[in-house]
Amino acid sequence: MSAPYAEPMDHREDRARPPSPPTLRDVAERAGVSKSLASLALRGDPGVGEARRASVRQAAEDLGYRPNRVARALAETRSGTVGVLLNDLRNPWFVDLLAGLTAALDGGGLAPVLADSFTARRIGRSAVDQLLAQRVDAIVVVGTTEDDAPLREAATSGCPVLLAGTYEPGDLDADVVVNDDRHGAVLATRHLLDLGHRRIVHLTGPGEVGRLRAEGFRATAEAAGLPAWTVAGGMSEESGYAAARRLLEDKARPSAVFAYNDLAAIGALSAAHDLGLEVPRDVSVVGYDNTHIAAIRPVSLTSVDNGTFAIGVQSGRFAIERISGRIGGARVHRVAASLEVRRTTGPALL
Amino acid sequence: MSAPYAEPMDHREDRARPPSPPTLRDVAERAGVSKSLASLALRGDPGVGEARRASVRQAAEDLGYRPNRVARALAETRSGTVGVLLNDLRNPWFVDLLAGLTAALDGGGLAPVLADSFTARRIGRSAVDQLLAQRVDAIVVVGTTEDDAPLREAATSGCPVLLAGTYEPGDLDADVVVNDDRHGAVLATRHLLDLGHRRIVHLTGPGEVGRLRAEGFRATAEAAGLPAWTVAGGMSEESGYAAARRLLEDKARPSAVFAYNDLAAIGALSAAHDLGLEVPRDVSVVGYDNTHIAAIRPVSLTSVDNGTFAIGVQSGRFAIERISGRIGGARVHRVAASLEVRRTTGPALL
DNA sequence: CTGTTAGCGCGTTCAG
DNA sequence: CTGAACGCGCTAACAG
Repeated sequence: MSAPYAEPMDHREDRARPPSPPTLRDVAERAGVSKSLASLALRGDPGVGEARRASVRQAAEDLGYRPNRVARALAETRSGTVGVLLNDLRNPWFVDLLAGLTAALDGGGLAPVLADSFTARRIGRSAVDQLLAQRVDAIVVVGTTEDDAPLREAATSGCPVLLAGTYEPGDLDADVVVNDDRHGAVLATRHLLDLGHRRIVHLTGPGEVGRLRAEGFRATAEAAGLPAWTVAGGMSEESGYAAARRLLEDKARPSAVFAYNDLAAIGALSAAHDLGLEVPRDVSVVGYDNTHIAAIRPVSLTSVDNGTFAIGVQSGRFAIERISGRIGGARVHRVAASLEVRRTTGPALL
Repeated sequence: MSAPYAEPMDHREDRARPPSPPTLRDVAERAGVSKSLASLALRGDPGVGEARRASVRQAAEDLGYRPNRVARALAETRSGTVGVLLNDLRNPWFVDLLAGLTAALDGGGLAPVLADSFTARRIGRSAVDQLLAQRVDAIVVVGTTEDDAPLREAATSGCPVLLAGTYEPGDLDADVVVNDDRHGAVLATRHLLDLGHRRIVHLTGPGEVGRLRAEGFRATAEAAGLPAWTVAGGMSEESGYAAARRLLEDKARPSAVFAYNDLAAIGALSAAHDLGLEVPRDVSVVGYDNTHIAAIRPVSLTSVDNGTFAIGVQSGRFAIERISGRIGGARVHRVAASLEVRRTTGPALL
């Protein structure tokens, strides 16, 4: 057994292929200090001499040391992660919001962990359970979710819960960050009224958010002497398509459709197209969320901008506060809504 | 030094609000058994009596016990997670692939952990580093990435790397799962030729995948006696827009554009629209990936279907094999490509 | 400033 | 079948 070379190094590296990653102890030994000092030095503790620090840093560098986050999480009993509960990654609104959320979390040394309940549902255990098992330090619920019970459980078990773009579940003192849904709907409805539309239908969506948007629509329509015509339209492209199709097939079809969100609005566009109706000549369509899909030129959907990025950022800030301090709970932060007019809305033909 | 021993009861539960989640020991105590038995019982070890098992299960239920995954990961020196490296969540292809991947991973008791290098880049540390620090058991690279060096490091440090929809980096014995890019491009090009197009341009994209698609295009075009007209078009909507805009502004503009992917194709659609060109009358456009955005009716993009879901599934399977067994490495699995014809392609006017 | 000692919560021996 | 003991890699509380 002639060793290829008599390497006088520690026996971690002379092993065959699977070299277990270097640990803090390896670094400490190589630098000739104790583990705790190595830890302090690497984490920038002010009470460590420059010389020591440099040699520890060097040793870490040489060994290609990476602090093991799972060990750290166990020791700190906090993982430095926050769970983000989405319910469908295909909804671009979630993705847009995530950008703002991640940016804010990063400022607090936190990293997002994604979980879409759509995926988790197949698996049996709820997405919330998965997150809790991972010991996330907080959970941000993005948009409407069905995962009610587990969430309630999480909140009472001490895990801070933040609501972004939704009010549900309402009975767990969570901070909520939303846009002014009622006013957003007012803007959309006024826009259609200004274009001369008199037969406007609103495709309603779920939750308090859906209720507020419907309320804004109803108030504005009725103030203009119109009936508050609403039909359930869901929050997906498919459901929006189905609802719009039924409406547009009818003799007495609406001249304008204001949908709960962009996805449903796109479904409505599809329905119009399939029925040979031209947008906006035969029917105008307005969405909500102003996602990047709405901005795609072949779509060019007029949509209410709800400050998606800002909502993400504020949710992240709230999360940081709840995790570090003990501030917060049941706050409501409302972001302004505005209307982005594109090419799916036009004057009513009468 | 008055010892805090004075507490007569288990000082876990009599504390105020923030009750630390129950541990395995709590469960064991409540069920009147040892920790090890509790562990075995909960994990379904066959050598545990039914009565015992039931009482342990019951105790766990009562306490709302959730096994702490970070503790488990630390003890097992494997986390049960695989890192998924995306580079832009806004690209719907990634999201579609993720569905297949998650499904497959779930079969092996693994869960995906998402990391988009787009987000990570701002943060400084590369996304790969983040994943490695989390001790993911494998990394699946989805699509082209710039994170070359860290990936190479990861691979040589013993973390299995899988490539889904890309060949890069090529020198780390990773399994790769792709579609037949060359043939996909042939299908797209033939389709345009069959429609009578003679001035076809291909917007090329990055990497070996981009090269293969370009090669398929070139071969097919030249076989038809056409020049192999190619222009760099990138992989984003913006870059596709810019490239297409320059081309379409020109007097001698192409009658058909075959883009590297759907996003770039959508950019091309936008450019055409902005220039007052009608699709497909004035110019035909073909994408690649057949994402759900392509299927949106107002878009209705003709696109090459590359079996996104299947690629995800196969990547997941490979990952499981690499993690559990020691099989694998440098395998190539190729999925068939097909063409989905929609409404952005039509006959050439001549 | 440093080093030593305990755990964090769980899996896994290994004796009883 | 049981229960005690150890270790995963790290942080935190103490002593020196």
